[in-house]
This record gives sequence, structure tokens and C-alpha cells, in this order.
Amino acid sequence: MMKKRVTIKDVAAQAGVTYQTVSKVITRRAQVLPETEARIWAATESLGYRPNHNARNLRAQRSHMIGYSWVPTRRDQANHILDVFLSSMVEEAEAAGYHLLPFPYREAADQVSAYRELIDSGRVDGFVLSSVNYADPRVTFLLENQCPFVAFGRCEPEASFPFVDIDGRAGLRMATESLLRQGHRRIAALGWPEASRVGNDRLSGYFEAMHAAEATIEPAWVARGEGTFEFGLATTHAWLDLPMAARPTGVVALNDTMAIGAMHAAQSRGALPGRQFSVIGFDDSPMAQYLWPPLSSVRQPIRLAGRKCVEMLVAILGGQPLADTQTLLLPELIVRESSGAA
Amino acid sequence: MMKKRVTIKDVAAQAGVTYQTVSKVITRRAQVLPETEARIWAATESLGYRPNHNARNLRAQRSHMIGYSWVPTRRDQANHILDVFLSSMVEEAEAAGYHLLPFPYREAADQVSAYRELIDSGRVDGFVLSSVNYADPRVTFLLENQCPFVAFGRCEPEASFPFVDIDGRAGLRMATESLLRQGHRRIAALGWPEASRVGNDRLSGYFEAMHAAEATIEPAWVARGEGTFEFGLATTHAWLDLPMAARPTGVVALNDTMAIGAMHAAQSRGALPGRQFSVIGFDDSPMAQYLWPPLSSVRQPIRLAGRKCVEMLVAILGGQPLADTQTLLLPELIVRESSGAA
DNA sequence: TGTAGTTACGCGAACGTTCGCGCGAACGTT
DNA sequence: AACGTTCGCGCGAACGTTCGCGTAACTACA
Repeated sequence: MMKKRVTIKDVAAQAGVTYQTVSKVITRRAQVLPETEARIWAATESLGYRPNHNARNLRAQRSHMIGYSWVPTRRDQANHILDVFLSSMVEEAEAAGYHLLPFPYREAADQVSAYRELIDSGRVDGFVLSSVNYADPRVTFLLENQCPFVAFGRCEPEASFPFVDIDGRAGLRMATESLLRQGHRRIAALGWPEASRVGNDRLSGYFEAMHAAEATIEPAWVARGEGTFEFGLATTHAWLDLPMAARPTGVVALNDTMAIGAMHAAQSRGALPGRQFSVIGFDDSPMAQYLWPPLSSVRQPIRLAGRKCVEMLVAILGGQPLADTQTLLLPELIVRESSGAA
Repeated sequence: MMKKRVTIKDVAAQAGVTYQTVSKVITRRAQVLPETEARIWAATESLGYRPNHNARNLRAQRSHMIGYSWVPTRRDQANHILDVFLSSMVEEAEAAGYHLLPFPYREAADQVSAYRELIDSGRVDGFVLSSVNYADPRVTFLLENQCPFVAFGRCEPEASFPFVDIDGRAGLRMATESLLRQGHRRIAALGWPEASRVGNDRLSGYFEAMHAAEATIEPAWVARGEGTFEFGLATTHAWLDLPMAARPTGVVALNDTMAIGAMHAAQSRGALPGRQFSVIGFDDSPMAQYLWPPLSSVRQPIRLAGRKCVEMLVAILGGQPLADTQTLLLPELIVRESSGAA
């Protein structure tokens, strides 16, 4: 079907040298006459030669591939991050002579086996992990087998492995401080279950800001749920049912979906978000700007994170010592009309 | 660093046979005593042997990789489709012993060279294309070089190559018919530039439905723009400025972003979407349900499309004759409150 | 002119597989 | 008992590279 592959031997024949010499020229380890070198380059050019990566990788005992798997999202909760995260990783990888190998997400028990297969069969040289949580079995597996990886997200602070993470604590601190500055004192938070490391990290920023401002926190103001629209909606309704003195005037949410639920609840009671009731989300999903009123939200530097993950992993795979093995990136608060003066 | 790779020879040594025999057992081309076979399987098991894919691929002159590249979206227009499309492809590919190779999108002039490099260096066996448009240079290149590929999206009807596409025409016909059934006669459309094949295809469904219902179409009702929120907003404002008799009572949009613009325009003039003015979008993006009122939209069977693309490509790569080389999938209209009786 | 040092290139081997051929042993048939 | 068949397995080669060593030819110096 396709025209014959052109190999290094074809080039050699045309240039009148042995194929090993061609190899040396191409990999620039040559001590060759300028004249022969020119002939060889001319031959590669005219034949359109491209080194066969399978053969190279076999010889080098490397695959130049980076494994990556992500947990698929429900259809009503878009993963708007994936596009940016993936393309930034893919670009950075290509620049370093690597490629990304996406593989299907598997459920808990099976999860580690997918990683094992890929590494044992030589398909990948290392991994980028995401959605890392407490006591992640993948992390322990990879550490045990001394398999190179970089995590997007931390897990235990004790475990020391290379990671890139976004400072969610700082993000929620910024959001909370923004409300405090606008005169809010009674601020509630829509959080995730206690099992979520990311959730706890972000929430701690809320506590920090509140304590620093010496604002009291009613236990009822900190709600933990699955991050859904419905949870944000129901919880906010409950808050707005509280007696005036205990009723929050603003909410910070760990994601935009819950924030939108909160906005709907407020609006359906005639409390215009941004005027009578302030809401700040997290993620700065594209819909944030199209809501009415547009939603304030914390934006994460995803592109940077993707680049950094791959950059670090490539350095590790190249055997280079890493300056800082752990990177924390600052998010940015985007203030829109959903949050305003108390 | 990592413990020594275990190869087929290690297995052979432990099982007391030559490594070629192990190969035969593993690839199931063996005529072997049940007893030896058992020994071999036991050895692979105990050593945790995994075939080296680089070596296999080199030998087989195949990479078992499928190249895929997508055009990155602007940060305010989420690609909520990518997650589903990618994971469905990755899953289907794995089931067939393939993997996906994502590579960076390049601009027009350079675009083909990326495909050439991948195929010439033996990194991929074929491609899945998306965002195919009229006279796509990638298509002509791949056809010329007889390189296997499946397109997600058609281009010219004449060019005959395997593709999977979603029947956008049917989608817009359904949307338009839905409004017609609810008594609307003056229906406008928010389209894409004439250079967009997908745009023209979808729009033709609008024309079809209108003609079938013998509803007249004012030229001003068909607007073509870049698909942005701002375009939907401005255009709808212009429509609502028309004299009563020429003013549309409903809009169908080629994507949700423009539909949301239309909703905002209507709302800001006190026309509640779904009551005084109906809007139907396209994509059923996750935010559709969280808008107020929730947006009616056309949902595409993306997961199915992804599976189908890979299924077809794998069949082609396996040398199997394809029953139908061209698949058209029907979208589904999700009616919510943004569209209602005229 | 003999020897040491350098330069330019060839040669063999190896990476981990698969594949087709070949060969001895066991088997059944005349 | 001699002969063809089948079975079970070994053997050599090949896929396209890279790498270290070997070795001619050339330069330089005594």
C-alpha cells in the first residue's frame, strides 16, 4: 500500500558509505570528512529519510513516551481544563523529543495494573499523574518501583516526590479576602468531602483568611458535598433560611458548578448575586462570564502547570538533578459582578 | 534505577526451552506439548513478563499508534467535547491493541509536515482527523500517500474517504421543526461564515425545515459570524430592533455560545427566553442546563463518534474491507425552557 | 624510512521480538 | 521392518537502529 520505507541503509547506499557512518552523522557523533557529511545530508534530504523511532527506541531501551490518564467527567460537568492541560503537555513534550500516551482510566482496584503494564512493556518511560488524593495507590506503586513520575497535585506532605500543584489555599484565601475587603463578615463556604485533599487544601485558605480578619465562622457555614449544582443550590437555600443574624452574606465555592447553584438559589429568592448576596467560584470555567451576573472565580494557570509537569519529568528522565522538585503555582482571582459590597 | 527488564529469554531460561518457543506460545501460534506450555505460562507469570512493544513493533513494522491532533480552543470557549471524544477513542483503541498519539496542532503551512513526519518515522500507523474543512490539505496529502485515516467530519462530497460525521443538518432541522411545531413562523438563524463546511451543513437543515413548512425567510434573519457570544448578542439586538412584522420570534444557533448571546439580548430587553422569545443552541454544552432559563440544545453523540472513528481505522489497518466507509450519526434535540410556544 | 599519533570510516554485535524452515522422535500404515 | 506423517521444538535470520572497537590511510617528527 504505502511506498517502501526509506531506511538508513538506503541513504548509505546513495551516499556511498556504510549505514553506520550515516548513523553517526545523523546523531552528530561523527568524525567525518565535511565532504562525506555533505553527501550524506544530501542523500537523506533527497530520499526524505526519517529515522525509525521504533528501532531507535528499541536500541536505546527507551520509549520517549509519557503516560497520562485522567478520570473522565460526567457529561454535565465539563472538563474545560483538559484541552489546555493536554495541549500544553503535548507541546512541551514534543519540544523535548517526547510524546504523550493517553490511556484509559480504570477503577480503583485495577488502576495500578494499567500503570504496571505500561511501564513493564516498555511503552512509557514515566508518568504524569493527576487527580492525586490521600494515600494514592499509584504513588506508592510508582515510588516502590522507582518509576519516574511527576504528579499534578500533591498527596501527603510527608511523601516526597516531584509534583506541580496549584496553590488552592492561596486561591480561596484571595477569594475570601476579596469578600472581607468589601465589607462581608458572614461568609460561608461550599466545600468537598473530607476525603478530598484538594478540597481540604482550598478550604484551609478560607479558614486562614477568616481567622486573620477575626471573623467568626458558624459551623453551619461550612458545607461539604459532591461539588454538584444541586448541592450548591440546596445548601444555599438552607443558609438563606437562617435568621438574619446568622445568615451569610456571601459564599466562596470550591468550584464553579456549586457557585452557580448558589447563585440560582439567591436569585430565586430575589437576592441578586453581587448586590444582596455575593458568590465567588473556582476554576473560572468558560461559562462563568456568560452567566447573569457574570461569576467571579479563581483561575488556575493550567497551561503553565502542564508545561511544568512535562519539563520536570523530562529532566528526571534525562538524569538531570532537579533544582526544585516541588512547584506550587499561584492562581488568580477574576472579579466579576457576582461579588460586590456587602 | 529500575530493576532489570524481564525479557522473553529470561522466561525461556526458566521454562527450559528456547526463547523462540516462548514467543510461539505467547502469540498462540504454537504446536507445543500442553506440559511445556504450562511451564512457559508459569514462568511468564512468576517473572511478571510483559512483551516489549518496541521490539514487537519493530519486527512487525507497525507502531500500533493512531495519530490525533486537535485545534486548541480559546480560553473562553471550552472544548467540552474533547474529554469525551478522547476517552472514547482511547478506550476503543486499547481494546484493539492500539494507542492514541496526540500531537500538537500546527498552523496551516506547517500542518501537513507534522503528519508526514509521524508517518515517515513510523510513529503512527494512521490518523484520526478532526475539524476537517473544504479542501483540507491534510486530506489530500493523506490520500495521495495512501496513508490510512478516518475523518471526524466530511469535506467535499465528491472526495471519497472514510469518515464519521454527525448529521448537523438533521440537528438544525429538528431544532427548527421544534420551533415551527410550537407555532413560530418567523425564525432566525445564527450561523458561521460561508467558508465553514460544518456551518453550511447545519444551516441547510434550517432552510429545509423552513421550506417544508412554507415559512418565508427574510434575508436579514440569516446571520453569519465567528460563533462568539458577542456576535449572538449584537445580532439578536438588531433583530429585536426590526419592526414587529419582520421581527423573529425565535432563533436557532449553530452553537451554544451564540445562543447564550441571543438569550442575553432578549433578556436585557425584558423578553424572557422561552416565553417572549425562543432560543435553541447546538452542542448541549454543560452550561446549557445551568443557564436561566435552561437552554434547549442539540446534543451530539460524541462518545459514539469517537468509538466509531477508531473502530473504522482499526479495521482499515487490519486490512479488513469496510462495510460502510462513511457513517452519519443522528444528534438529539434536548428541549429545555429556553424554547416555548410562540 | 621507521614509529607514533591522528583522522575517517568500516565492522560486528546488540536491543527484544517474530517467522519460516528444518530436524529428530514418535506414530501409524503397508 | 521400512516408510511416510505428524508433532514438538530448535535454529537462523530479520526488523532499523546505535555503539564501541578496529584499522587502514594520512600526517608529523626524528
